[in-house]
Amino acid sequence: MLASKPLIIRVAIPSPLRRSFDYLVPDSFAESPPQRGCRVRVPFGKREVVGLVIESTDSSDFALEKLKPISAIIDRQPLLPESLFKLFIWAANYYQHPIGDALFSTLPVLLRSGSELPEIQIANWRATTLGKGLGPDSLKRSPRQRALMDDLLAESLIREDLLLETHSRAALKQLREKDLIELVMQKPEPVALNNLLREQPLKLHESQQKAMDAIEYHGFKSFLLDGVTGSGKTEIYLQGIEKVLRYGRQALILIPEISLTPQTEKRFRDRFNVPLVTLNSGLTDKARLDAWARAKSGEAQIILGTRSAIFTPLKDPGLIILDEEHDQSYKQQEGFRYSARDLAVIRAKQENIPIILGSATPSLESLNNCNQQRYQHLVLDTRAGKAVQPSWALVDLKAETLECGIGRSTLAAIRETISNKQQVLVFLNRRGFAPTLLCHQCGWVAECRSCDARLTVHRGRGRLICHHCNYQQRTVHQCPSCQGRELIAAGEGTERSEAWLQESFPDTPVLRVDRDSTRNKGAMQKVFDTANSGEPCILVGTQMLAKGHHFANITLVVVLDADSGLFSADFRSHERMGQLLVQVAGRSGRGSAAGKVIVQTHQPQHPLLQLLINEGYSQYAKLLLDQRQLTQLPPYNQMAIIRAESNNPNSAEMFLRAARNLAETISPPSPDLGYLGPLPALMEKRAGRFRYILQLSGQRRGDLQGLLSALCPQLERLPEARQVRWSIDVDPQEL
DNA sequence: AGCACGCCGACT
DNA sequence: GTCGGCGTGCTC
Repeated sequence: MLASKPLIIRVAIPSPLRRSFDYLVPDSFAESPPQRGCRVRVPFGKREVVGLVIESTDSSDFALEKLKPISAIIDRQPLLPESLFKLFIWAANYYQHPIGDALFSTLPVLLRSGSELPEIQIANWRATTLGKGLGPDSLKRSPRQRALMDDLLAESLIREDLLLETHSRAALKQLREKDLIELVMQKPEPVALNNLLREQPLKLHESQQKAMDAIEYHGFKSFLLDGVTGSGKTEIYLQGIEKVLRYGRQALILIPEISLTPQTEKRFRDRFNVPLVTLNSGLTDKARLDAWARAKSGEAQIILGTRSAIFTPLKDPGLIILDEEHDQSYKQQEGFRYSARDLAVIRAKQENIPIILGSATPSLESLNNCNQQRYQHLVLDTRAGKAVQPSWALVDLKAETLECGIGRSTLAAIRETISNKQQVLVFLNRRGFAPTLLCHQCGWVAECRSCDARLTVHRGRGRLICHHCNYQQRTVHQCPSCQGRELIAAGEGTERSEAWLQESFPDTPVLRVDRDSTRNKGAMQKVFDTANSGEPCILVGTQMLAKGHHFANITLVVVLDADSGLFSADFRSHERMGQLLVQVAGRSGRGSAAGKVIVQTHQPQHPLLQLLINEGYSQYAKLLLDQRQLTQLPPYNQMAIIRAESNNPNSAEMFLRAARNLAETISPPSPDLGYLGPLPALMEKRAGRFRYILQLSGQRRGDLQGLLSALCPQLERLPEARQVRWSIDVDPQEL
């Protein structure tokens, strides 16, 4: 007999190390060795950790005698389907992130710590023999129990979740204690095809129908569903989902982080009679594990979630939908810096299924993909129902008398709208009372000690707060520099606008919506209730208001300050400004009345503003794309940024200098591959750390990828790396 | 990231 | 004398 070769597995370990670790599979496990995608328990340094098997092999680059044996096998079946496993490996390579951390940071915590994957069973209730013999006059003193009992006597078996829609858990418990009913656990069964819908689909208008007809459901294809607010994108999503449900497949729907999931979830639950799970940050560990397992088992047929839901395992995927595809929250901004939008397309390709990206204001990347024939562009050009597109008006702030940032003519327009019994939305992307506190005598301004930023005045709380590091102090009434007592809160925030508007309209409710006002639970709901009552009111708020909420009676939208978006060092700022203005404008005129949008600016002649309001977003985006091509910026080139920060003012910059030297020895600068930096970040000092960036751009994706793959391991070993925290950001959203 | 080792300062 | 500060090194 030949000595058999050792059985070795490569394991991904949750750690920031950019490599996998090899382990021996001892003879005791040799009969059923762990497969790729299964979790194992392994000794790692001085501790024991949970790892995921990447592959089996019979050799190792590591000295064989130093290999340790695994201590236990957790999963007998792979935790991750092969297609999803491949997506992780692709993403870890593409985003230059350690595979172990990529896998484990996106997994439900309970699976990370080694919990068993729960088996999916459906809870049902039925009457016991004792219960069936129950006389009609019994339970007279307990009408709730009687009603529940009657339902159960009418059917042989009823699903618990359906029962709980009309009955209480208490009634169930009480009947069970009397041995009148019993619990029956069953394996999930697919919902009958003739029972998929709870409500009839809406009739599609012509351009919806055209889009609907264009979508193909067999095989991979990307569609960009481009339609203004109210053009009926959701109905297309719903009918697309219906199609794949009829093939017995699952639908994965991604939505941005800020938009309230409950509303979206309700739309889907109202339409479909199939099991649906939601994955968002608000879930408990147990609930998240449960939702994950139900998606994996195929029991859940609709999976709704935010960014990280792109990593949900699916048994039989049929369609991916990603709503508001331009939204920035799809890009993770720390750690594993993936783009759920881009990964969704990769995943659809690997699963060989269609993907629908939807937006009223598509990203330049997606529009470019349409131009390159990579996506099919589906345009919805009519608003559903009677509503018409809002009209725009620019207000020249140079010519206006301003009070608290609101011009006279703007105020008059608000007054008119209110007297017409309609609602107003005032948008200002700055929370707090005023962005600056300054001394009238000596010019001192209140600055954050840890950031290159000014402290924001929060008058309600009597505090000065840094919006970048959350440093807080009590507000001051005397200048610390000259002891003067004339301190001025300069500039406008939502808190001040709210106060001023309330003063100007004492009989009208003024409701503020920003991170401060909605901190306590239920505050947001209160605002919605008031707004949805249709009574005249004024909503004042930040971005939070711009995202997808439905207010039927808003006919005037006011943008207090469009100028901040016009001048910024970030190459995406114009794209974002256009998207934000159009999204805010979309809140108006949703009912039958036409909406109006007033944009206050010091630059009413600015060609970009003019283009946006006169020609619309698609022409605006076209121009921005042309500019990106001329300046060779994404999507016309590939970009990656190495970020570094340190407590010491020089370390980060020195590290990036060393990084650039290394990079240039691997790939010398050329027309195809350029370097910029190290440069200080847009806010050099933040939370007490000094931040720098090194920008790498390449004509071809492959060149840049090759460089990063060669560079990364060397960066880890750089002595300068000791004193800094650094990371690589591929396809950065922010500079 | 953890976790240990190791070598210098102010304490019961 | 030692408790503990965080620099340095290692993890199959």
